[in-house]
Amino acid sequence: MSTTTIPRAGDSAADSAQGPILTAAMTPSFSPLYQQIKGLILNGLRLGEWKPGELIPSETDLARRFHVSQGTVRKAIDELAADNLVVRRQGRGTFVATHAEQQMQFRFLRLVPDHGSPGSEGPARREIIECRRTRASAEVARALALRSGDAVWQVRRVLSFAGTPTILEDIWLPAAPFKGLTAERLANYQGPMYALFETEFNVRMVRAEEKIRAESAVDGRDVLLNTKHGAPLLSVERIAYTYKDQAMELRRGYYRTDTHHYRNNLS
Amino acid sequence: MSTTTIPRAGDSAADSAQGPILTAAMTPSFSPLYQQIKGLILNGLRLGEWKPGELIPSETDLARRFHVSQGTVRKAIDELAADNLVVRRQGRGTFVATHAEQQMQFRFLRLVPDHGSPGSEGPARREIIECRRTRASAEVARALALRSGDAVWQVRRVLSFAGTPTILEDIWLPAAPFKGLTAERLANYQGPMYALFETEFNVRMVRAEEKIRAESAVDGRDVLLNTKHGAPLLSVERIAYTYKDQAMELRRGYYRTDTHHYRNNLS
DNA sequence: CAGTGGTCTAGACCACTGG
DNA sequence: CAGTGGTCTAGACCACTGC
Repeated sequence: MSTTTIPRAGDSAADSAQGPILTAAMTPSFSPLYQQIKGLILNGLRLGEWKPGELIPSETDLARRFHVSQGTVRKAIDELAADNLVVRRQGRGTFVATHAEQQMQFRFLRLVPDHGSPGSEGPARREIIECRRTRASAEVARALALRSGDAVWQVRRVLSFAGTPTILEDIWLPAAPFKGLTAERLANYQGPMYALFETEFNVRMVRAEEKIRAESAVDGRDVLLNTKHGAPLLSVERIAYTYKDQAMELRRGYYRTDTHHYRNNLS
Repeated sequence: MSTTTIPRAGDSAADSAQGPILTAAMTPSFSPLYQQIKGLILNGLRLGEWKPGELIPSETDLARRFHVSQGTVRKAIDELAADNLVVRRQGRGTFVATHAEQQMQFRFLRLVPDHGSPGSEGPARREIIECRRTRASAEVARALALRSGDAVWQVRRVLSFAGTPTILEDIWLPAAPFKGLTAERLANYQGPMYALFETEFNVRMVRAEEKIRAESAVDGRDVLLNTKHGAPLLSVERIAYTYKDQAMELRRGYYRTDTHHYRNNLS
């Protein structure tokens, strides 16, 4: 590394022997060193250098690699862990977070039974109603940052808890990254859909935005969820994003809330 | 400080001259030093040593007071800041968080307009419908950790955005901490109700749990919210907690979601 | 036992704020 | 300008894991 180092805060002894590997070209705008390290590790995650569930290099390794102190790498990884992108395990190492872990099963599904804890009803039954290739409407295109008419997958499924159909979901996915998706692959997979996305399509959902409304069960949703016509349903519109903050899924969920509720903790 | 110091992780030079002020009697079970410091600062907040909006001592002051390094105090404050109990401002100091700040206005109100950002419709109109002293039902008592029949306040209010009644709330508060509450004081106060609780009753809400359901507008809620009878409403049941993790408020909100939605970010 | 993350300290310097 | 939080380093030792 022979180029000049970028301007940064709190530098003291770092430049004395050999500057950090970071250059102005790589990170055009000013930011603290640990933020840049975070960005570099994030790149590794984005590019699949370390896949979900895998071990990333130790803090000392990364410190050597980037020519910074362990404390700086530590602060970078602290933030990645706070963002749930990575999981620390004392004595073992730092792992790329995955939706396949039991711990993460209910991170994106906030509907819980009124009595009992998440999962206490046993595993949900997942039934694929439909999986077809179609063209993005203006609305779907806007949500997924596509153009109207671009190819998308449309999936419809029903989740049942304790034998009762409780959630109806319509899901739209851009066709390209999910090449080869079929109803069979969806139906045969045990576990969360996002875990399948990770292992089969190398798509890792890291965050999502939900808009929640109260609506009436119409348009056949009453039939699929076995409710009265016009019964109140919780409408949950989700846009899920990958590492690159790229929208990769639009999902419209309809939840029965007569025996379950959507939980949210404010702080 | 003549008593022995508690066992803790990673001690090296701290005990050499004079041990930290922490003793086994003060903190019976093992925990890292910075967690204990966090607990001590938390005590100060609980006991009102520093009130919402006020400046707490600098990191170096606290380090001297507790006989630990600044880095340890720093990590303690980092966690308090992550919990939104405290706000750091570079060059100025660390302040006790308050609901009166503009920044915190929408931390607990998650209903936002479909078009535009939170607050873009101008300030909400707050109308107190009712404020009466009554006795806790079994359900209210359970939520607030009281006994059935204990005295509670019951408040009912309507929030309107852009002239449209949008939120109806029924609120239950334990009578003792809110001695002297009246409809007038509630009505005359400009700003969030939780800000009034801070300044008038020394009650600071720090977190809350919400259970969200879809229901039908009945029991006069259709009238107060100017909707059709039986129209879908978002039901939001909240229990709010103070510093001591003590439940201090039960609130049942009914939100119209035809022009607004409840937003939630998952990560 | 070696290697990992976790804690703690000490000291240096930077960025920002207000008087 | 002094004082605050923010960054970075270096080194020590602890707690935990797996071989």
